[in-house]
Amino acid sequence: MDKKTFYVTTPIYYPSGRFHIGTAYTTVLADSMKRYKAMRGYDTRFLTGLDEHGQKIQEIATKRGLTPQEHVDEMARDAKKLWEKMHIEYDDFIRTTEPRHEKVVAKIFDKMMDNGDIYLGMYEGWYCTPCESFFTETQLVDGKCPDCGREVKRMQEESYFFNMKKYQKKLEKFYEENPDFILPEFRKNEIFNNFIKPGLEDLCVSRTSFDWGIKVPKNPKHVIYVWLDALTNYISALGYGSEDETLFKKYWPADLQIVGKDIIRFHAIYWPIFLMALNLPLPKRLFAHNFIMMKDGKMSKSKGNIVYPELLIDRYGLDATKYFLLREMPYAQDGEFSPETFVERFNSDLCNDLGNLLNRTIAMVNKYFQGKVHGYKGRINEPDEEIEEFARKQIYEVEENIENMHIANSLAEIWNLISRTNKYIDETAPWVLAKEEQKEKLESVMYHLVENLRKVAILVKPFMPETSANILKQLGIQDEENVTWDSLKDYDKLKNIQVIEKGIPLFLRLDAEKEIDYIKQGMKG
RNA sequence: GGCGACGUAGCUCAGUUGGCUAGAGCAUGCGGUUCAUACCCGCAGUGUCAUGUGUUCGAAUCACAUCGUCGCUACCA
Repeated sequence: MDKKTFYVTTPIYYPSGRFHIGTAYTTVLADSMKRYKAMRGYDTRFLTGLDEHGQKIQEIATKRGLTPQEHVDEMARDAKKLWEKMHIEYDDFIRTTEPRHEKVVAKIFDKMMDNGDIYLGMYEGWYCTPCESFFTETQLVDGKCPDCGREVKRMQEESYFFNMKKYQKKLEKFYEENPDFILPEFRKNEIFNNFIKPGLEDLCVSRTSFDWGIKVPKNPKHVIYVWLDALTNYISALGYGSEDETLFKKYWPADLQIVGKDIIRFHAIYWPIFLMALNLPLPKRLFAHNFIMMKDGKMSKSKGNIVYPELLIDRYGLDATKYFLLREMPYAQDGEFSPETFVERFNSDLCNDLGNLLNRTIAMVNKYFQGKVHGYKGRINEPDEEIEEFARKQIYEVEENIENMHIANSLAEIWNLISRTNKYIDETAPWVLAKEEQKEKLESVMYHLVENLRKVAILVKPFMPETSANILKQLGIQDEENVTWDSLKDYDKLKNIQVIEKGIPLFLRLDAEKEIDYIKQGMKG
């Protein structure tokens, strides 16, 4: 029997500059979801990539004295290098300048023309001659060009348009039938009230003012414009419209499309409509995450407050960085990065709670039982039953939260289990049991500690795979049947455990003042 | 202007269908413990749950209004 499939995508990022922790967050989130679903038995596919066309790329390349292709080639190398550094397990990396993509976009454009979805018309807008760009009424600043502040002229340009109005009803119906297509829920209202309800406007899908893009097949002075080009990546990467559609047939529709809140509109309106026009099924879920903000607002070059992932990864490790990003981004609100909270989370969550729990457990197993735990002894100690039930409940909570994209909460629930386990040590006071030579009870305590840590390691694995492996290795749990997600439901299956002789700290406590200063310096540079 | 969200302990936030004396983490104070990365555990706190009115036996949770903060309001991605 075929496994159920899970297809997750990130946006294709616009390679205009180095990726900061915001882009890293999106990618880490998608990567975590892929890993989670893989552990749950799904046949997964994870797509990311770059959106390499457009006027801005052309400008940036020119400024750098490169051809656009040279520029994006370099950016693609950097992006892949970063994802490699972050152990991002994407299955495919699509670039919109690849022939496999360009061919499909051209084909789709033709098809839409033939079906009457695309027509030739006039695009009207405010044009700034020195900047060579069009602006809408609302983009103007005091009626002047928002970029250079000079006068703008009313101008017309021959353009192809996509007939959105044609699909108005169908889109409305889709949202009525799928009210939870977009998460968080309120984003749907935002889109619905602002755009759909007042009536859709046709979308301009070509430009003649620059040429760094895919040419309109039958009219090559036009370049196919951004969104029709960019959005198509999600299916062109699966081979849609190519001679081999195996992947497309297997994985489409996407199960989860992750986007930043800034590009919801395009994914919530145009993308579904394009798919309708192609007679293809719509994705099952669109998740719009928020932004990582700094104390003084959004990250920007002019503010000099950009945090690049390398700064954190190189000094504090990949898992710690990922943990922070996932833990600090609330479900429906912006998250905030500050050196202070980063160090705080590192020290208190990772070192004190998790790291120390592993360390003290290993130390006790060594001290009392020469590093051995033979097997489950039952619920001998008074808190045993409660802690077993607690673990069971937390597993359920974690699953629920992940399914609903409440990732920060799911981590919080894992940490509740960690805290409860630390408390268990105080309740059972193993050092007293040792003194009183209550071997059975003592062994049961050790078993419960090792078992809970095993569960923690599995729960944490989608988000922090290295840490997970590290915990399991130190505990001496290597057999495959005890590291699967399914094995979380077991409590009594461990046998003949031999932990490492001397625990190796998972995370080394940071000197707060020093590290806060270090990160601050890094942000400036 | 229109639409939408948020405003809960010093700080960051949980509080799915209204119901036990309103929670967690961090920070603060005190106590306990020693297996452990001066860690962990317990206790104590302070809160007019933005403000006002209403619905209800009962509201942080629903309705209306007010104040404050923020987001979206169509072709830069």
